[in-house]
Amino acid sequence: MNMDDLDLKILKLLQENARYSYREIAKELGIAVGTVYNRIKKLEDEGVIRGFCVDVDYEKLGFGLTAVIGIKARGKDIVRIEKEISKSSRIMQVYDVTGEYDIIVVAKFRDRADMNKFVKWLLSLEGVEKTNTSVVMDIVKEKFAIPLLTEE
Amino acid sequence: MNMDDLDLKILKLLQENARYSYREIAKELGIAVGTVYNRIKKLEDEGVIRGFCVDVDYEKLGFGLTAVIGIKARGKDIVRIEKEISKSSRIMQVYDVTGEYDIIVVAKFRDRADMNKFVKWLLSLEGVEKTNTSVVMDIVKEKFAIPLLTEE
DNA sequence: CTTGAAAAAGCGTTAGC
DNA sequence: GCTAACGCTTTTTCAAG
Repeated sequence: MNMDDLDLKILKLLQENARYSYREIAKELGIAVGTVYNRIKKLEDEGVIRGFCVDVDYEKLGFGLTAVIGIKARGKDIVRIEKEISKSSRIMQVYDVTGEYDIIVVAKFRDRADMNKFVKWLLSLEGVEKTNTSVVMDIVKEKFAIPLLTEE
Repeated sequence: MNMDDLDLKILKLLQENARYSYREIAKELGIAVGTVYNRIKKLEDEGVIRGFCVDVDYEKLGFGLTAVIGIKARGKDIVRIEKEISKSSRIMQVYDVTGEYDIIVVAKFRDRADMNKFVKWLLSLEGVEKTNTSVVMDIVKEKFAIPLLTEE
């Protein structure tokens, strides 16, 4: 990947607000509109930019309960279970991990009943041995952002 | 929150691609451009839409290592530790949780050395009693999307 | 209150440098 | 990397539902 400083500056601005116009970005960075256009297009073509998304308030949408669920499963069933779980629209992240658990899931639920139903369903899946649910009391930070390349 | 069906349809489209033009959305839904504009503006003003973000490929940006870290800490130090951790641009999520750990963190690192340095730093913080790192081997799903309101 | 047509201001995209 | 230009898009206004 040959990303330079300009690409990064553009990404940073887009991350701040993906709806900034090319002209606004150009003005901010003191470069031409066409250049911004070409750079963003290149970043999309290369797959560095995968897409543009909305950042919504889940609480206001009625999904105010977040949980992190660790799952221990039978080796040969793990991939199938992961795929199964991923289908649910309440599931934000599914990670295949090493360590105490085999799968870690981050999910958003309407309420405890909604969460409970999901966990019970999880436990009913063939190969799931054990689950451990950590209910989120406070979302201190929740944003996929581009890390600084120069951080200690 | 008085969200109706139209608001949800608009949100769904924006979630698919936040750069859809109002015109495209209007055409897709068979309504006027002005209506789409007004609805999105309302959703932003109400805070349902918090912003628009870029979805980037962290691997291509050089942050191919994801980890989920559980932290056990002394009660009175938890909030301070959470704030401290949140400052790092490598940290995507910081959750204050109930259960086995007090804090759960999702982070992106350059490599194992980068991760190790972070975990060592974590352990050096006043009040941190124990950490448990699950290294992500495969990202099966990783997207904050709007849950279907009608899911079993 | 919400809707949507129309007009003005602003924007994406292209081609050539 | 820049400029210029065309056609399309956003945003405002405003009259009607």
